[in-house]
Amino acid sequence: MTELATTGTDLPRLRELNSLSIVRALRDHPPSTVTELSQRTGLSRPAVDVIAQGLVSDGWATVLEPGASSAVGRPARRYQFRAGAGYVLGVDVGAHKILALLADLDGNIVQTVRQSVAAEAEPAERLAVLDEVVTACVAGAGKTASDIWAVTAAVTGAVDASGRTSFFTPLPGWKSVNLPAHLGAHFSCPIVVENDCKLAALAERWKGAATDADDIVYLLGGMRTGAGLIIDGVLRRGFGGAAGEIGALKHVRWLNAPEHLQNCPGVPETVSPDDAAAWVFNAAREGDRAARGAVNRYVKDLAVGAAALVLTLDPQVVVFGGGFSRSADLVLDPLRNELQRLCLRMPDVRASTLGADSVALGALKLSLNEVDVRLFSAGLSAPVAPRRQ
Amino acid sequence: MTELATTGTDLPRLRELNSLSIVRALRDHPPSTVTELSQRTGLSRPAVDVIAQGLVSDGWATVLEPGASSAVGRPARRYQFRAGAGYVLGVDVGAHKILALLADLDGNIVQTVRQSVAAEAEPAERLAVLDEVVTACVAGAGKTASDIWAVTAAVTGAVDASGRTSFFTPLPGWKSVNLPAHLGAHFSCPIVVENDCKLAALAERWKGAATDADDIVYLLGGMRTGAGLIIDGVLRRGFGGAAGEIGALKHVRWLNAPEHLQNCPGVPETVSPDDAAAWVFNAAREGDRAARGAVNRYVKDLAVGAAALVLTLDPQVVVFGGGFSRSADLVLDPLRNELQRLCLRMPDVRASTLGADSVALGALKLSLNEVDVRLFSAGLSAPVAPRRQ
DNA sequence: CGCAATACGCTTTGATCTTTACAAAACCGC
DNA sequence: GCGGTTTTGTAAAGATCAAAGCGTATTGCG
Repeated sequence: MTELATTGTDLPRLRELNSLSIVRALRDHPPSTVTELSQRTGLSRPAVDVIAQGLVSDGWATVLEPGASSAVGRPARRYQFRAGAGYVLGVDVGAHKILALLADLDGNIVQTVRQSVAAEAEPAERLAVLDEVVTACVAGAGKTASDIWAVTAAVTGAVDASGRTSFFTPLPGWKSVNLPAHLGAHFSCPIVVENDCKLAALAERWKGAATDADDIVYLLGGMRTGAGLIIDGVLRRGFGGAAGEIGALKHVRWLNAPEHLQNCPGVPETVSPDDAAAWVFNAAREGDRAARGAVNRYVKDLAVGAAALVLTLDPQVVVFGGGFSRSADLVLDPLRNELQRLCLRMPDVRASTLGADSVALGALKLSLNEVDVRLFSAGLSAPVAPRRQ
Repeated sequence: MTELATTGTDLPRLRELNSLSIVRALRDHPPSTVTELSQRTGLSRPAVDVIAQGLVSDGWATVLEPGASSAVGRPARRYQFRAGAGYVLGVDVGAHKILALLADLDGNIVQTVRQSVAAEAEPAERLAVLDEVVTACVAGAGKTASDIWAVTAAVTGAVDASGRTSFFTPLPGWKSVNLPAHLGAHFSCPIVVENDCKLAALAERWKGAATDADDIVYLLGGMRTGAGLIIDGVLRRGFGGAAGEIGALKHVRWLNAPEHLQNCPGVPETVSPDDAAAWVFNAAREGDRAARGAVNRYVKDLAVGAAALVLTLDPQVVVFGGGFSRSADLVLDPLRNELQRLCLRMPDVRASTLGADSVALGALKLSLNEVDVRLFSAGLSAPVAPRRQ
């Protein structure tokens, strides 16, 4: 049974509930008149009026005095959610780069800071770059740490409940890093660390290829292969944070799938190992037989794991993302064919519409979700950054 | 974002919310005094008093006048949820038998009717037996169809949104059966049809081996192999109702796994094919080498699919159920060893504690859930059977 | 300039919960 | 048996909140 509000509701709580419903009605909408809000919430106009004024005086909303009106009648005051009341951070701690995004409570991105880092960099160096990027991002927007309401960091590898990657991570020495503690020294707000594939999945549902779906399997296709799962509209982590790690099963040949591309015969010596896959995709697009074969072998291995995910979860959509999604034109059709052969019910197979920023975008979205959860469970007293615990 | 109450709350709705929280506080508890309810809900004693009296006059609760009291002070009136206000049905439409359970709103089973049916029976015959069993179950408890608030039927095979098993089912001719329509002729309440593995999983979480877990992979081990998934405490069906059908993947050798047992050398001619597996388990328990080998090969095949599910979902618990769960003593340890070898994070592996009735029990639970959803979303006006749509 | 339409803001009314107070019913010690 | 204690039941008063109604302000149009 779902643990719904088993607690009783008194009058102040009623006011709070109605204030929250006004906030909800205010968000994701253009500035609204009291009458519009009244219709949207079902509350009476006077009730909306006093609540809206309370929201303004508490700092949750701003009021736009009427300017030139288009309709007849007295022009209405318009209320607007004050998205600038707080800000959230999303950071992608990648192997080659660190990317931080700062957004207001509406999710509008106001600052982007990116810095590259060596793949083989030690944790101390990577953390130093992370600090630089984060402080530059916050300061660059003219904000301070106290303006930040939630921080989410994306890392590779399964993230456990304590925010560490104890099982596995390709970043050198990263297993011993306590990222929540490190970031906690800079921020007093809630800090979340999550797996990069999962966050990319979240991003695709937010503003990517699967905004219409509640059941999504996201495939990260790149030099690493991974997956993120959204079930019934919620990102699923599993009991220990290791959901989606189907690649660990040897029968599913995800670990070595990219090698078909990297070791494809015919790649010139001048092409670096990191760029080999891109070269092979290009060659395949131009009809090179060896390259086409390599792509097909890659897709065939990818499809076994994808089929296992699809058969387990029966999703509406499979999104193909990651570095190889730039070559989705070559991957999607053979992937569809393989899935058709292997699965019971065929899902929609789509290419990611977000670029390499999808992970940081997903981190941003998780921060926004964190704020939402706090807001709509703890209630709104005054708009200040929530503190941990 | 979760679609929470975007709608405003007026005073009557407030009373309804508080009535619901009293109902919640009343259920899953022994008869309670007003003071206890007041503490449990946070509402004041007078408020609880008037609400409780309202619930009694509406038929949702009954009042127990004070008898002999043990404590000091004036003995309190006790209120009790009226579980007999409505009843729900859970029916297992199996290959060999049809089993119907009738329970009150607290889940207390008040009637059980079972009847065997030939595995090769045509749909018409199976439906006739189903009707007999269901009417006998309802009439046997002295109830009528209008007392039934929800009906859930369990069938084998993936169930789509319309309640049919269009993909696949081992029951002969069953694909063309429209079970919701058939049952809808007898009942006006909501009717749900669901896959048997999924319902068995629900039962294990309700009163079985995994009452403590929210993330469960249930394995049905028998002449057929199947799975049911509970994620974050909710039974997951997938977008098309085909979640958990990992057995369809050829790399996962679930389809033929039981054959290791059935075709084990050394089974006497006198043992019927249906009983071969039981014979092999017994022989293995007594040290027969061939039998032990067959069991090990069975577990090895079972474990590949189980590992795919575990790696995908990272559950807290794996429950081994189905006909073979009587021999769980032979299966669990080798299954653990294989999973340990194949998985990242090892889940708890447990044997089902429910017998062959688990599917019907799960169907009952889904009916109760259906009632709960209606109750706590539509609200409580008067206790009468909900109508479809 | 007057009229109509719309929005604003105030007042009244009704519903609900909480607090406070007091009577009723059991038990305990003397 | 009787008063004291404790807990329950109930009634009255106070507070909070939303709904309904109505007068006022502002704008556009003829």
